[in-house]
Amino acid sequence: MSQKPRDRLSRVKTGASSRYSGAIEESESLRLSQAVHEAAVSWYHRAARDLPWRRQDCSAWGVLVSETMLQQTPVARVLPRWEEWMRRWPTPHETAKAPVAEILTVWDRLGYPRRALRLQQTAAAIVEHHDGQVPSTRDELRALPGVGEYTAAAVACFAFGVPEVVVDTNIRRVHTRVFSGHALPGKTYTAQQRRLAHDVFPDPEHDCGQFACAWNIAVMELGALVCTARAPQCGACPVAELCTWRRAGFPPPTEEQKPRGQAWAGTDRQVRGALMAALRCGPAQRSVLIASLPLPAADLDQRHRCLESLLTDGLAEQRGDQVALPGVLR
DNA sequence: AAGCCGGGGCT
DNA sequence: AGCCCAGGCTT
Repeated sequence: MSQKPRDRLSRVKTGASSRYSGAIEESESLRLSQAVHEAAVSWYHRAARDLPWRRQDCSAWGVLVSETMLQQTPVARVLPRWEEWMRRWPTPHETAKAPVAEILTVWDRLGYPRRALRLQQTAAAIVEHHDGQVPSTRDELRALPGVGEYTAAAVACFAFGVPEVVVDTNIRRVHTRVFSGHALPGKTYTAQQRRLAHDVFPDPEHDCGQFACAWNIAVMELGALVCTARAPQCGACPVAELCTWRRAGFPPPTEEQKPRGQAWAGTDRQVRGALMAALRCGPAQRSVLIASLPLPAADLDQRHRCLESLLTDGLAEQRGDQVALPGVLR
C-alpha cells in the first residue's frame, strides 16, 4: 500500500454533534467524554507544535522513525537526529543497507542505542516481508522488532489514519486526571487503565476514524505541553472546567503513584554510554578505551563487564585487541 | 510484576 | 547538585 497524505487530522471539523451515532441515551460519563473530545481536539488545532513528522508530506517511515526516537527522548533532542536520519535514509530500503556503524553514529546521544539497531532490523523486515512499505495494521506493526503496543498503535493511527487506541504515559496521565481524579497514573500500565482508554475513545466509525485519530494526538500533545507531570498549567488547559482531578481539589499523588527516581551516576548505563561515545569517535585499543573513559571512579571490572555487554548486544565488535563499532574492523 | 536500558535539561 | 523523565524487552 502506498503512503497516504497525512493532512486528515488538520481537516477534522469540530463542533458537529452527529459524531456519536450510537448514542441513544447518553450517560453522564459519555457526555463528559464527548465534551472533553471537543475541547481537546479544538485546542490541538490551535496550539499544536509544527513538527516535521506531523506534516502531511511525511512518509509512514518518517513517522515510524520519529516514534522510535521519541520513545525515550524529548522532542528537542530528537529533531536534529530525525532530520539527519531521514536525509540519509529516507526509506526502509536505504536504512536496511546502511552500515551499522553509521546507524549508531547518526543515532548519536539519543540513548538506548539498541533501539537504533532494532530500527534498522525493522527496516530490513519491512523490505523482506512487506515489499519495502511500512505496514498499516496494528498487528503487522507489532510484529516488528522494537515496535510494542504503543508504537504499533501510534504508527497505524498517525501514518495511516487507522483509529487505534493509542496509550502512552502522557495519555495515561491526562486520562487519570481528567476522568479518574488522581494526580498520577502509577508506574505500571494496568488493565483498568487500558479499559479507561477504550471507554473514553471516540466512536472509531465516525468520520472514517479521523476524529478518533485527532483525539489520540490531541491528548498526547495536551499531556506534553499543558497537563505535564510536575507542574500542570491548568490555566492554559482546554478541559480544566471538566477535569475531575481539578474539581476534587488536586489531591496529591499517593506514595504508590510517585515515580521512582532512576539512579544514574555509577550505573552500567552510564558506563555503556561513555563507551559508546568513545567508540563513535573511532576504533580503539581495548585497554586504552577502558582506561580513558571520562568517568570519575575507576571500576575496571564494571568497565570490562559493560564492554562485554555491548559486544553481546551487537553494539560493538572486537578483533584482537582492537574494539570498534560493528563492521569497522576487518 | 519488576528490572534493565541513556542522557540531558530544569529546578 | 539533585530531580525528573518513557517504551520495549527480558526474566
